[in-house]
Amino acid sequence: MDKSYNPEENEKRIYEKWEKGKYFTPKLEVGKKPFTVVIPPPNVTGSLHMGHALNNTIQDALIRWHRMKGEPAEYLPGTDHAGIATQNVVEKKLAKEGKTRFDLGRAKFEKEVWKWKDEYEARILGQLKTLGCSCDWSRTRFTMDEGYTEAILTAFAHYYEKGYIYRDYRITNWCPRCHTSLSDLEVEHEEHESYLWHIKYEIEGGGEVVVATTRPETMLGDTAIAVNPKDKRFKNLVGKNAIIPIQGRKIPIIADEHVDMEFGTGAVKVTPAHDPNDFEIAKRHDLEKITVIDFDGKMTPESGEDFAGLDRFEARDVLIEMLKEGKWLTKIQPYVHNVGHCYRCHEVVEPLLTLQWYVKMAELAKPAIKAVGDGKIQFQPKKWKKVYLEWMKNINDWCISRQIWWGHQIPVWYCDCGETIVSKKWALEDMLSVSRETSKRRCPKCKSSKLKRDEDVLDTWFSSALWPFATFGWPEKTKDLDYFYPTTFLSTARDIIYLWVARMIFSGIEFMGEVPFKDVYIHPTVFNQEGRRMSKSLGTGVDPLELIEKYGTDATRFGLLWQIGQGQDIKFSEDAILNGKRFANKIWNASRFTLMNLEDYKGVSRETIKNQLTQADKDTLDHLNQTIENINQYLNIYDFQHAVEEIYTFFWYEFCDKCIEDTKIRIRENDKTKLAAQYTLDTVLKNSLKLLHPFMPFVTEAIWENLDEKNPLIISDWP
RNA sequence: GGACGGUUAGCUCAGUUGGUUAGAGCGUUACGUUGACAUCGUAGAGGCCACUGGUUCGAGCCCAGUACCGUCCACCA
Repeated sequence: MDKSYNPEENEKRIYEKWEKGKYFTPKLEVGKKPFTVVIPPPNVTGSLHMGHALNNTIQDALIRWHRMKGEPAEYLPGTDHAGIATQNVVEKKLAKEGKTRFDLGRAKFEKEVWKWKDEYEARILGQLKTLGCSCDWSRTRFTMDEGYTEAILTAFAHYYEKGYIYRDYRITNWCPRCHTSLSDLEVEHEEHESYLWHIKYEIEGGGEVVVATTRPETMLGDTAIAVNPKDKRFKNLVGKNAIIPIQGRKIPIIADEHVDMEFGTGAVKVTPAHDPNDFEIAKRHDLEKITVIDFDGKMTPESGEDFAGLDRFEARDVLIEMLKEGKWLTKIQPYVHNVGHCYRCHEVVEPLLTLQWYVKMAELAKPAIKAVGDGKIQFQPKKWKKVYLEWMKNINDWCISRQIWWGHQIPVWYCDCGETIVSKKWALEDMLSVSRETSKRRCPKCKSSKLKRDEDVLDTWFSSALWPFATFGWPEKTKDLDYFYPTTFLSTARDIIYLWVARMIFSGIEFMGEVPFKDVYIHPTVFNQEGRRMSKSLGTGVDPLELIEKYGTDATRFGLLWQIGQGQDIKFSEDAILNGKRFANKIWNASRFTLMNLEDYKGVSRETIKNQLTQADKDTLDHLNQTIENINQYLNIYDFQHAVEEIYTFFWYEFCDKCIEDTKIRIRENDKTKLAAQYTLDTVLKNSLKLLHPFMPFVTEAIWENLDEKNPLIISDWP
């Protein structure tokens, strides 16, 4: 053994050895309860970040622990097609070549994305290996592989037949850059310093009314002015017509409960096509809806010739200048408010009137609330239970259609006669590009062959929601599904509790009749030293792969686990990783010393040794047993920090500083308790390596190879 | 506008059901070590535990409030 541990020499080799031995794929042992973890599938857009590194370290440590305890431990890997995100990166790539997706057309563009996917999927999965994750690669899944797609089509058809899926024309979040709708969860609100512009509308027959708005450009699509019916200030105005400045269009002044008398001027402009509240008001008062902003975020011809074609924010500036000139602006008040941004490209989201597919949530939410409320699913740390329940109880319908090309195209066909056909069969045919005898398809109602498929694709999260069972073969009734579902443990970041976790819960209950997992562990968020979120796009992240290169995988894993608290967010500190490297070296050298000093003890009877054991030996062995017990307890409650600290403290201070120092002298001086000293060293070392293995798999396995053991450490028995 | 966290050594964090001198790592100081390891060892310095008030024989820990930081949720223009 070398004088110091070298990760580079060992990690890759050892990982290949494990893979070759097929230790990652558990046997389906009837009667034995499996420990099942499905990996939160990373996007195929880029590479693993610090949160992934932490999350996968946690999962892998648990998997290794359970595997060593003799349980069939399934750690299922996979990747997520991440519709909008992946489409964006491929579009960016095309843009560099001066092309848009429209230049390629849908089929070619999809091909382009598949190429990207193949490259990045391989890269991501390779990174998981670098992290030491002992995933069952034989079951690797992708959210758009064939079987998985069938699961999605089945789910869609199921919801549709049950009446849970419907299509509706209403205000939805629209990203003008990604050119698609977004669900409420995909909009990130951010504080903006802006203004509240007070605009004066003249009233037909004399008088005026002032409204306050943060988005003056929508004024061009106003179809009413609303006041509260109880508001005495405006009582005589209701029923009269106001005149939109510049445009000169007449709009009615109406009374509606929704208007807050305290806010602004007490009078509000109503733009039904561009604001969800105004849309509701319009419904109640049967108002016209005028769209003045289009899908590109540009002003439509309806906005008038001064504005048509302008970007919405340019239009705002132009309009304000004109209002100023015409003395229609009575006040400009600085105002801080929240503005929605696209979670994928950060563009300001525009509420637009569009036709979209929705999932009705009321019924689906009920059992999902109960499952968590009753404790069938446990959140860890517990505080997230409340967060989950609050959201689930106030859930809105879920917009699942997206106007992009990368994803599962909605399995719906429309006939000119007005009939809507949902067909899993046709969708599968189209996907597999078999026959594609679309001409044979007939509308079941009018027999017409003129059918047009819905262009939209499904929200990526619609597919992710099926992950815990679709990965095991659902809708087929497979042995895997039967054996591994429901899964045991889910570990993920808190920002996808709603987007992903909640949706897996109601989907699992709906399709499997059983919750998808028992424990949900929400891992700490990793921040940088300034307390800002680690993000590659913000340039505030540290690349875990660079750390691995610098310090080794074991050091990185150790350092991450060592600095996380119980659900407490962490400010990432590289010192911890450095300490991990030192620790790996310490383990290596303590092992080296031990291995060099075991010779005489081999083959000596237990009885002889027992009689020689000194008090120090007994104390060390007691301490070892205590350490084993403590680690088990900590891992049972997912307290990784303390589990790691326990073995760290025992190994360094108890074993190295005390036990080795003590036995060293006895061995060197050929003391009469020498054999016991060697026995103690050997016993403590072997057990320590086992205890360390879930956290630092490579260095421990590398040392184990020098031991006289039949099985590799990865499948040795837990002490 | 709601909800939830945090505030302990220069830095990153522990601190179990309230109980004698509040812990760790990094950093720092002194000393030591040519046979496991300088990626080391021994010893030390360094804390009005955010602030205010309360409960208690006793509070870092429990209660109330204040301040600052952070996260999430929310259709007041």
